[in-house]
Amino acid sequence: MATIYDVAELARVSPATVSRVFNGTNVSPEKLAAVRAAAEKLDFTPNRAARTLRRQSSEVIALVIPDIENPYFTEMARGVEDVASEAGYSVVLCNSDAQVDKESTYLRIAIAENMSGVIIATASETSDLDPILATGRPVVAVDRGTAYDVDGVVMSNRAAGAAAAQELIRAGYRRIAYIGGPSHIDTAAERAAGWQDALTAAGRAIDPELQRFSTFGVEGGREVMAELLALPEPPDAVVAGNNLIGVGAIQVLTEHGLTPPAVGVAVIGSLPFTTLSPNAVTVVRLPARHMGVTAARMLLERIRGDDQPARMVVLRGELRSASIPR
Amino acid sequence: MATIYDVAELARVSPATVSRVFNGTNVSPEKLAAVRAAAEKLDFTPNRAARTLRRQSSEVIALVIPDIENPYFTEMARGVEDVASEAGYSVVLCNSDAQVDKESTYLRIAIAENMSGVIIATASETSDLDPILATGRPVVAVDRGTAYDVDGVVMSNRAAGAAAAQELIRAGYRRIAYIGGPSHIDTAAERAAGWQDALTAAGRAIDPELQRFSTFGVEGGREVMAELLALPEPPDAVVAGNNLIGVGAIQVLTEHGLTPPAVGVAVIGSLPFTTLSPNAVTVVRLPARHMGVTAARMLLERIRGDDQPARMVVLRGELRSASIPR
DNA sequence: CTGAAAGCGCTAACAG
DNA sequence: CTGTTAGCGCTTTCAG
Repeated sequence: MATIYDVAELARVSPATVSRVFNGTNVSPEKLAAVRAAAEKLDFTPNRAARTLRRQSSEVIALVIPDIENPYFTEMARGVEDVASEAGYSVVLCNSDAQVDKESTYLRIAIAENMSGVIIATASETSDLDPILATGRPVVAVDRGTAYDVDGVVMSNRAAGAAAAQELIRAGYRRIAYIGGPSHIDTAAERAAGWQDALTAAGRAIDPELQRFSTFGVEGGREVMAELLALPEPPDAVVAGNNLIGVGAIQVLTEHGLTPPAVGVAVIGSLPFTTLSPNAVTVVRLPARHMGVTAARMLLERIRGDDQPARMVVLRGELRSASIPR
Repeated sequence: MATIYDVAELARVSPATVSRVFNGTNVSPEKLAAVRAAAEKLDFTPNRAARTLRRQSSEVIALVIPDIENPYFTEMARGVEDVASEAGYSVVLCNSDAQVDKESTYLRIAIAENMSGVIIATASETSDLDPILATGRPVVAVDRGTAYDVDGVVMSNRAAGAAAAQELIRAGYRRIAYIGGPSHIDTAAERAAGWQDALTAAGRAIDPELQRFSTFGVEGGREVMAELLALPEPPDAVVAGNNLIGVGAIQVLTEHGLTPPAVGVAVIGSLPFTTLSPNAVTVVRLPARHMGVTAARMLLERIRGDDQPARMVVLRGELRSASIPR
């Protein structure tokens, strides 16, 4: 690969001038043209490794998420990548599997690579952001808030839970259950609270039997749905706390011949590739892509030196009601 | 951040010795211990940007795919990332959107960043790998073959198409249709050929009416499935050429009260989050993860200097038959 | 086995 | 506006 020195020689200028051309500083029109021509001729592209070493910052950001295979994070990742690449930044994909130690390893690498910033959906409340923050690099938290004083993009989980439950009430269902993720995860607890809000507002009693916490996965949804159906007085509708729980619950319902809307289902999160007719299930669409886009934009602002106090953006889910009400 | 010099000073050795410790070269036990202790104390991590500049190669690989939101590529990406991170490599995610120019931009960046290799599902037959190959960096092609002399990991599309059709025949279906992606895409044509193979082998005639090409998307699957159902003599089963077509077809069937297995469905590709019971549909599971894993391993071998002639690995799909035969 | 020293390619003072 | 120069932190000969 050609270097800045090769270009300088061909264009009969100093290496510094070539650098200036590629960094937008003022250079006389003639020299600029000469450098451009020389660079073109040599097919010169600035060596980013050298630039990174010198500038102590690379045009790379890290995206740390639990698992790219969760379509929610897939969609978010796509939003991040679009904004980043548009701005000339590359995105390193880091799957933490919700393990704090994996996460820390990635964060160490981000430092060692001089990456210019990090977007992270933390693995847990014990996630350690101290090392990365100590370097002064900007961090934006997505999906979950953190105890750290960093920018964040989250959604209003309580409102989403309420919207889902409200819609089922509106459709005429009487016994509406809730299946959520682990109760110690605050997004799960918030969504459950929203479900309670809606029931209470509608003058319904909260049957504790109908509020269940599980894991944020398909298996969790399956197990709990089966338990609910085995109840002496089973629910006639259910709010699923996330997309995967929703998938599991619907699978079990289908196996029991209770394909929605025979039993009402409202899912918090999209079902990107559901084989159900799109209208059979109420979905509170989470703005995953928008979340990624917003986080990436905030991060880029920080990278460019924005120094205002940490901001928290709260996005709302968007209700897509089933169009086949009961 | 601490540098190699800080560690050297504290351990009372030369910087070169510190470097040797972190690169596995021979160092006397005492010095090794001293360096380890000093590094620990200073929380030293080697600066990768500096290492990259010096070595002309970074511990980063690029993964260039059309779209991370296609679950097939999502799964593949996960396989790549797992192998790479295990080996200490990071993965840069590059969505080409099947556009050759975006792809080229990413490839340029891979060069400029001194990335050590590239895994690519090419955007088209006109993809230009010359620049990256000219640098001597290894490239592994996935999903699609290329005209270049590089390692490749593909799957046997024809066999997958045949397996899908065979299974429907075995289950007793009589009129088996095929809905594929655009006929000019060779993976789509191959799968259709496999469907024909199976029908012919079973002594069935090929009704041209039942072979349809569309787009590789949910909408395409919906449209064509609706057309097929409107036929005077509709099919009683269908092979879907990829996961998204399968989703669309099943949606339409469900809407018509023909939930599988009332009409037989075999899908080439997984339905990661299907809300159907897992047993209602035959799936030829494509080894997307394995493909990613294999490609990453091959790439790492090349990065480590493996110099044998280019290899092509052909993976087979794995049949998961519906367990509720007709 | 170990240290000294020379860069990898670029940027950013600092003069001019 | 432009050139000179000194590194960024690491690896790797080359001596010893």
